[in-house]
Amino acid sequence: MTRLPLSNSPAREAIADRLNRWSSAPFDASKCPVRDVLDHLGDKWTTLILMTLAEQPRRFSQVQRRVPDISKRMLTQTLRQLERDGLAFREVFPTKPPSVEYQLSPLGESLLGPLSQLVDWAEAAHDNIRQARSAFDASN
Amino acid sequence: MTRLPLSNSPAREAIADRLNRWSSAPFDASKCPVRDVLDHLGDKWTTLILMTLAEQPRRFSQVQRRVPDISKRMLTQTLRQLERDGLAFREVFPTKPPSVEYQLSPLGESLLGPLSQLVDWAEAAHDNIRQARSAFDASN
DNA sequence: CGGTATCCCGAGGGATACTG
DNA sequence: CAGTATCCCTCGGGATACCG
Repeated sequence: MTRLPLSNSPAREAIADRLNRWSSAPFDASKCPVRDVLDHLGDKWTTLILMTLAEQPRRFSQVQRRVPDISKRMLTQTLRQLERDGLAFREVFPTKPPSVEYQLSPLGESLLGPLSQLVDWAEAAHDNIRQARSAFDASN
Repeated sequence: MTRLPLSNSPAREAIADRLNRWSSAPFDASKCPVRDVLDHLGDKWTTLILMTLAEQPRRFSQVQRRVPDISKRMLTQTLRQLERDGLAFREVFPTKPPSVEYQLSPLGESLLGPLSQLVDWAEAAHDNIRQARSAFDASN
């Protein structure tokens, strides 16, 4: 059977090029940005925390109030990740009791553009995806 | 102390608006596209599989050869997710033995743009992040 | 070839209690 | 206020073997 030629969108080519580039070298996980960088975005709370810090710099408990379901444990852990990756700054004020403020770094802000695009897509595609799931589950 | 005003980039505002919109309703996980849609992108293999299918339609074992580390089990599972979400089509050809081809749906292709942006960012930010990690770990 | 079916382990992450 | 310290349990995902 004959097959329709692929639409050659720029995005498709960009993606394909990148995969080729990665594959040309023997695959080294430590060299793969997707694994090394984007994995954290898949963590349960990272994106939400990034979004709250995108609104404005916030103190620990302010973030927690903005994302009510998170535990202190996971909030600390997620913020530490962001700080370690240089996406957010942590500043301690010597008040009593101490207050700590978190804010996005320039690098963290530079992520907001791409992230916003992806979230836009997620919202736009949400209905389609839910319908597709229903149809798939119905036909088992 | 006084604090610098925030740069009000479009992305920042878009992100902040969206978070506000989500928060206005009592948070319903089933209504949250980030949780419902983007979670799968955080799965270990989803993005890589999407990229291989972005190159061209492929048969099961072709995908596996392109992503050598994946097991048949996880490949099946990931492809099923994509199919269920309507991001990819699965077509069975009645050859002997049977051959099955997967290709991105239009919806799946529409994800390539945003995804490409994010991967661009990941590659561009990779060095910065690695340096930030080293510095953070050094100062313990 | 293109999958399922099991078994199993380690990490992600929740609950709770304690601390400087 | 802003965390640590434990305990515990689910579940993502690897290894292996089998099937139409």
